[in-house]
Formats: sequence, C-alpha cells, structure tokens
Amino acid sequence: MPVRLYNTLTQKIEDFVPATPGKVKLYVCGITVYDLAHAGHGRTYTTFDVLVRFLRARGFEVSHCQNVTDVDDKIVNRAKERGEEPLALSKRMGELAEEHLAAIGCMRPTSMPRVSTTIDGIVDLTQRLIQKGSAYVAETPHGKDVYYSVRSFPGYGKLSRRNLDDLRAGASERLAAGAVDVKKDPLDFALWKAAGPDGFGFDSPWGKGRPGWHIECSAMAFKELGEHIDIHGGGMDLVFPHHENEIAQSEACSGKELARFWMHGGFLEIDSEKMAKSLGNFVTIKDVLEKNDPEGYRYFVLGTHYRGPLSFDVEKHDDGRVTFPGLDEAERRMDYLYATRDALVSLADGSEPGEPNILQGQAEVVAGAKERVLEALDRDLNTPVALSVLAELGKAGNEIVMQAPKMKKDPAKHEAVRKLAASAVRALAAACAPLGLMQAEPEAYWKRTKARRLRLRGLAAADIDAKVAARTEARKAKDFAKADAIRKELAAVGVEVFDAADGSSWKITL
RNA sequence: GGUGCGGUAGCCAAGUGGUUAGGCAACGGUUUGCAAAACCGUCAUACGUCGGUUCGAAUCCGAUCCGCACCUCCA
Repeated sequence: MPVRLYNTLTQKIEDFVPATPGKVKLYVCGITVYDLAHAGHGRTYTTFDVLVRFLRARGFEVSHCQNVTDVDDKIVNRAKERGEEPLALSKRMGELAEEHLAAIGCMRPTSMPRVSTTIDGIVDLTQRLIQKGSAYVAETPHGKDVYYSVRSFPGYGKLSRRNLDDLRAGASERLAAGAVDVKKDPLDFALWKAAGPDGFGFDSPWGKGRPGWHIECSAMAFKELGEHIDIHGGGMDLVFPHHENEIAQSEACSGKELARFWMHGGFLEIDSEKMAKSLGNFVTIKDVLEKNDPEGYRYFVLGTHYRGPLSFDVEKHDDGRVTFPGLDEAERRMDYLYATRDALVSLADGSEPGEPNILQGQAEVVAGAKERVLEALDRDLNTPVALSVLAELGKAGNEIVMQAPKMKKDPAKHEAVRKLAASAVRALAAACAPLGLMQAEPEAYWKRTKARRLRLRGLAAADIDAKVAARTEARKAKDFAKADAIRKELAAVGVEVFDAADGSSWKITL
C-alpha cells in the first residue's frame, strides 16, 4: 500500500510519490523566535517529526529543512522593549526553541537555515522577481521598499481558494486605518522593507532594510532543497497568506511548481480557542515539561489526528496545584507501556526473540504490531490508530506475563513463552519507533518521572520510604490497622503504596 | 460577507457504503490481609437535525442548526 497524504492544494488524500524515487524533500515553516515556543508549536513540529520518522521507516531518504525566522518586526519590537539587540534576542530564543523541541522528541531537521544568514539569497530572489516584472520598488519616507505584485501571478489564491476581489475589500478597509500607501495594489506584499527609525537592517541594493516575512521561505527552500520540493508543511494558519505568497514568489521566479504536496496541522486549542501568543492563552513547551513527561506530551498530541483540533485542558485544583489532565492521562499510558516492557524484559530474562508456537492470539498481535502501525501511518498519518495498536500490544504483553507462571512446570513451554516475551519487547520498540515514543531507557524514564512528580507534590523520596518502611514493619507484625492508616496518610498527599511478593513500592498519583 | 475545519456512546477519539477501533471514567469479576497494578466482563446495535439516494448510510447528495479558525501577525 502506498503512503497516502492529505494535500491542501487538491483537498484530497492522494498517493504520495516523490519527484525522485526514494528521496523526499520536505520543507517545514519554522518558528519566529521572539518568545518561548508553546505547546501549539510543539504539536505541529511533532506531527512533522512523525512524518519524517515514518517516511524513513518506509525506506525514503528524507531531507528535512526547517527554517528559523530570526529577523522580523516582532523580534525588533520585543528586543526594543527589553533593551536588547534583535539578533541577540532571536539567537537566545532560537536556542531555547531548539532545546524544547528536542526535549519533546523532535529530531533535529537536516538543515535549519536562518534569515540573518540567508540575506544574499533573499536579495537575489527579490532582484530576479523585479527583473521578471513580478515585483517593484516603492519609495517610502524611510527609504525603498520592494513589493510583490500579486495581480501579476495568475495562480494567486490556488492554495487557499480565495479570489482576489473578495480579498480586496478587506485589504482596503485595513488601509483606511492609517497605513502609508506606497503599494500599487492593496493586496501586494513586501519582499523588502526599508529599515525603520530603529535602524535595524541589512545592506541591500535598495539601501538598509530587512526582508518581508514570506520571501525568506522561498529563498531558503530554493537554497537548501531546490526549486521543486515534495512536501511543504506548517500550521493551518499559514495557508493564507504565507504559503499562498510563497507559491506566488517561488513559482513566478522559477516557473516550476514549488511543492507537490502541502500539509497543514490543526490547532491546539484552549477553551475551544486557538492557542496563540497573540491571544495570550498559551502554555509554553517549558511549562509542559515542568509538569509532564515529554513522551506523555507526545502521546497526547498523537492521540488526535494531526489535521483536527486538539483541545488542551488546564485544571486548577483546590490545593492550588495546576495540572494538565489530558497530559496526565497520556502520561499514565506511557507508564503503562514502560511498565509492560519492564515486565516482559524480566520474563524474557535474556531469552532470544522467536516466534514460538504458543499463546497464538498474543503472538499474532506481537508479530503484526510494527506493520500495523506503519499501515495506520500510511493513511494520512493516522496516529490515533497507531496508538490503538500500541494499546493492543501492551495488553498482549501483559497477557503473556500473566500466562507465564502457569507454564513454569513445563520447561519447553516456559522457554517458548520467554521467547515470545523477548519478541514482544522487540515489537514494542519497533512499533513505537516511527512515532518517536519509548525512546528513553526504562530506568531513565522512571527516574525522571519520579523526580518530577515528587517535586510537583513537594515530597521527598526519603520521607516516603521511611513511612513505607514503617508500614512494612506494621504488616509484618500483622498490625493491619496501622498499615492501612499509613497507606491512607500517604494517599492523602498523592502517594499510592502497593504490596508485592518481594516487598512494597510506591508511586505518585498523576 | 468570502474560505475552510469540526459536531461519533458519561468523557476523549478512530472510522468516508455492509464484519470488534482504541483509551479514560464507572460498575461487576480474577487476584489481594485490605488495596493497587495487571487481566476478563458490562456500559456500546453511538454517529448534531431534517429530508433524499441505496438491498443497505456515521460514511454519498440536499437543506439546516451549533462550535471554531482564516480573510491583519500567528505552528
């Protein structure tokens, strides 16, 4: 079955075939780094990270270019507020964004060009557009601007399905609000803007200035990937005008189709509204990492198809704690998967994976898991179905663990079930890989989640250990009233105690 | 006004013409000193509303209601 992806350009799910067999050129619009990256950015980049992992798992060689917008009016304004150099601010925020995206499991793109180091390409592209009659220079009080002439490009609106006359009404109204009109047509957009009174800018044939927002992506895509790419992606909010303008610039210049496929991720919402910096309702990735495990966040994101809206809940508890219930639930599922893997590993006990003739139903789930995940992703990255495969695999794994003791008396059967357990461990890793889940060593996962949950509850492991030890003493003395009292006391502060044959352990409630 | 997206059982969420999605919660079991975890079972013949097409519709067509986004910077 071929890889199938939804294409915004055609509004259909289509078979994906790259221009060069086996090689995929992917360009993803990156972040404007004037502030911390938020959970909505995280969702989009997680989607494309899964796309990359999946395409590679399907045997494609993927070049993934994702830009960093480090030159922009918002950066200049924010820097001014803080009394900082614009490029110093964007460098700092860019590094934090990279760090936070890496933390939530997004692999580093193959290339991450910046506007500040692509000025030559941007100037070159702008000049070519002027020469072709697609752009023109306009005089402003500060110097020279360059605008793209939208009406010179016949295909304008093909991605976002807008017609120029509908757009014009809105654009005219905006102009009445007081902007200086140096454009020949209200729809025209800037390729180059003269430096403002702040003086921040780069040298160019039109004097000191800086690029418009859209031109950078055209220049970077050309430079890093060439004039025709296979997939161009970003958030839903970029369809218009950003991607529409990119198409106009790039295609007017090269005469080639910029991208065969256009993919757009849906929004992360809070209270049914888009999470956005401009609305002030955002939760940063840093906030998420404070409260939840990064893989829990990833599981949460992948639980909804990438094109649909995903609602991010925030809950304020009576005791003053603020939690993200959706992330907590997802994190419990990660606990389940890691715990299942631990149980399988200890059952396998060094045994080699195999396909033994035992526990047929479970063995079938184990054998088919990886391919079923890939098949789910074949269908326009259907990650929720992929996660349902993980759920079934986890259940099969626990069933294997549960059945094993019954086979202890028969060495051949027990050996077989250990082989199956080893296969299940391997299947879990293989099924999770294209999703970027279970990337941590189990010990590391338990260590980091425990440390974080203790911190959030304001608890110390030593205190809990002492109470659990006291309870163990009470249990040995058959003083169950006291043991239960201690359990209740711990439960009240969010600690669950459970007893096993080899002693008691505890866990912080999420 | 223009352009899109979405409304599926208590909650979250797949499914685009005909055979179990999956998860959470709740309840009943197995297990346990009691619990928890894990597993089994129930909730589940659910698909915003009204019409139409069809042997058959959550799925196709028409109308309509509701929510959201984009049309200005936005992942």
